[in-house]
Amino acid sequence: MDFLTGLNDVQKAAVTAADGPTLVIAGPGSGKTRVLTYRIAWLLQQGVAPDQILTLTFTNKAAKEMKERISHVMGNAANRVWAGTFHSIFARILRAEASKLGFPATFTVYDTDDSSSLLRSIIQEMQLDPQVYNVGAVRSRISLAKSNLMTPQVYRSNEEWMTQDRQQKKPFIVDIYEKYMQRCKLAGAMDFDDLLLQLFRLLRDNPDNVLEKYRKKFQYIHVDEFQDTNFLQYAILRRLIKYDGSKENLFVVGDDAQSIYAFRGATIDNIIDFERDYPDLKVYKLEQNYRSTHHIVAAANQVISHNKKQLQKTIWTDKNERQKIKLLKCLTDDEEAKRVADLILEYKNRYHIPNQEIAILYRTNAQSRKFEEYLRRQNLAYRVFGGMSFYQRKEVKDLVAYLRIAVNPIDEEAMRRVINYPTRGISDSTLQKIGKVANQLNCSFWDAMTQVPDITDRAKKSIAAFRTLVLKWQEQTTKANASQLATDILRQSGLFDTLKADTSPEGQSKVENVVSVIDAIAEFVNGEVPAAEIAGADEVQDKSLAAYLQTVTLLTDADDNKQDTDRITLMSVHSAKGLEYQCLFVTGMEEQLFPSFMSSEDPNGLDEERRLFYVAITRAKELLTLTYCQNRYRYGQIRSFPPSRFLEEIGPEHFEISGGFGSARNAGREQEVVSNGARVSGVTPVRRNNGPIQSTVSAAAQAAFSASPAEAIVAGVTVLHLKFGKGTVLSVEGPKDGKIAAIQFEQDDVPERRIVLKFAKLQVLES
DNA sequence: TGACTGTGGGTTTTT
DNA sequence: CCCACAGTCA
Repeated sequence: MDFLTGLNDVQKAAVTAADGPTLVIAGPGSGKTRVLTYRIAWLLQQGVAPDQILTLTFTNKAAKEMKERISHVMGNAANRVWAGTFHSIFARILRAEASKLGFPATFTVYDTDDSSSLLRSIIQEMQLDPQVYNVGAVRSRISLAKSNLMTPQVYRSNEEWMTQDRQQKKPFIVDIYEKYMQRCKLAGAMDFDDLLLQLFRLLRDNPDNVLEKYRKKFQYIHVDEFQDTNFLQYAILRRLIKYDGSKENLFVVGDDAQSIYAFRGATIDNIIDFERDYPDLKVYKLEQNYRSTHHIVAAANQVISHNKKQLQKTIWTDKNERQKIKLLKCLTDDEEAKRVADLILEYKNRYHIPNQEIAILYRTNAQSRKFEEYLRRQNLAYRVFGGMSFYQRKEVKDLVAYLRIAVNPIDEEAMRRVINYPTRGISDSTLQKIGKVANQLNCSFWDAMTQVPDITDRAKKSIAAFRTLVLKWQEQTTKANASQLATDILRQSGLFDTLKADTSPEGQSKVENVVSVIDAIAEFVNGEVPAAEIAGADEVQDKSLAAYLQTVTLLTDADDNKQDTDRITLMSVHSAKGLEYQCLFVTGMEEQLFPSFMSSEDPNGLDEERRLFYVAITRAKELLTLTYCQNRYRYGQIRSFPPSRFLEEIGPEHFEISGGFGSARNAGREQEVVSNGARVSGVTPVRRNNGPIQSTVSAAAQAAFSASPAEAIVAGVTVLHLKFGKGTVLSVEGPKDGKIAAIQFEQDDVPERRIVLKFAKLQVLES
């Protein structure tokens, strides 16, 4: 096979491996995608039918890239290979089999907002305290349960989970979960996790021998980024390949060191279980890194060696040394952004690097702002990934909600969203009543709409009129062309007029946005294979509005790659996985940020952060710059944290320190007590001459700090000040608006400090 | 019923 | 700092 010539021995062996379960452990930059695509190309060349090949990825982008690369080698046959994300492929199967599960084929896919909003309603209806039952927390708990294949029944009988809930003082989570499942069912809706869970149910309950059908269909299954699969995903895979007479063709590629989705249920136990479940598993290790220069690879190895739990492998490179890793120490986040922008300019001048080879990574999306500001100032073109995507904009969601109820009128969340927008005289209290009736009759919101007693005639009429409109649209879904129907809906709903009435620039861009949704639908219908629809198949492509809607929900803005322009990339470290850049900045390398404060207590969490950092630095091909700040705006306040511990895990021989005063290692040493995060309430002596704002309070204590109101500061109480530490209030005097407190701080050489309460932030510790 | 204001509370990563 | 929500006013 001539296309095999460019591969090294291990890659070649993996690509041409015989039938049977196969695991490829692939370090960063080791040609993982290459192996996967060539494997598929090789199978095709061996005469395997393309539609018997299934390839599952985590992102649409990865799937798309895979398809392109296969077709590069194999031409058109690639189009008939099933390649897509777990979610999109499964949605496709579920669409075909929905009736077997008691769902309409036009089922809605609830996105995170829909889930949250439904949960909010449920929590309210159950009269639970929304403070205690925080929607986000409840949602992720339920999601985690689903990822671990725990139905509400299983959850209820699981002592460990129930005990955890009781300890968290949230004993009713399981009841919310149960209710939530019922409501999704009544609304003909599945959330992201349901796309996996319902598929599992389908394969387990096996109505009409559907399991056999898919076992036959998918003779060769491949999984990319296997370390990111959760228990449920592995359970599905196992069900598909483990049976008598199966060739067990599960070919997975992954890297335990790059597992960064444990928080949403991914578990590298799947790799271990894979080896255990299939004793004749063939394992290949790709250890040569073709991407990065020596310093980067060596630094990455040093970092990851701090994690205990990992599969043994040695990543190496034969690339020349070239640049060391640059370390920028900055005073503020403002300066950080400025210096990054300046450095980009300098690099561009010196090395002529195109923008698309440059990326700025950060731990949290909120950090992007400052960089945007300074890139704009330097006239550098950039693109921010993550954050609000096109399909999350209000006007777009509104139109999509209309389309959703046309296709699937029982979709409760979509209905609630638009039933009174534009206003139709259907009030909030009316909606509440409908919800109540739906609950009592255990029917859908849609059905309940006609059965509400004691509402005004006006409301009744409005509801009836709206239902008629929706039914008319629904009728058209099977007759009219999807984009024509969408246009009609946009107009007849009144949405278009409402948007046009707003003549402000923002208002006009809203109009443009809804119009471009219509365009996207037209494109979808007219067969230009959109980035969204990667899953090719032997059967005719489903061009229905329902198919479009289900696809659209699974898109993120990383997917609409308008890569026609040459722009600098700004994104979170998570979304950078799988990508590579000649010139890379990893920013905000500070304790409590990277590693995140959420993970600082839990060693597993810390290991995951470390893997995340590993992923971050291994994205760089040549020029890697790490930055950190002494002071950073967070929660609207200036906070200061020591440099990230991860910086100290890289040997100084790989660094070139730039700017600031002293190395990160020194900075770290100075605050040793603080930087290992062990001391929670520790207060260390004031140290001067080290930056404008010097905190004596440990990072953890700072994170826990919350200022008390001025009234609470009275003589005798013990207070905490971020700069001076713990102290006792001696007296308070002055006018109401200018109260001055005399405070004796423990770690202080002056007898008392006079603090103007209006400006100072003090937390009362005890009174 | 809708728009506006203030307040209070939360801030990780994504299909 | 920013958002979402609650409560108030027109």
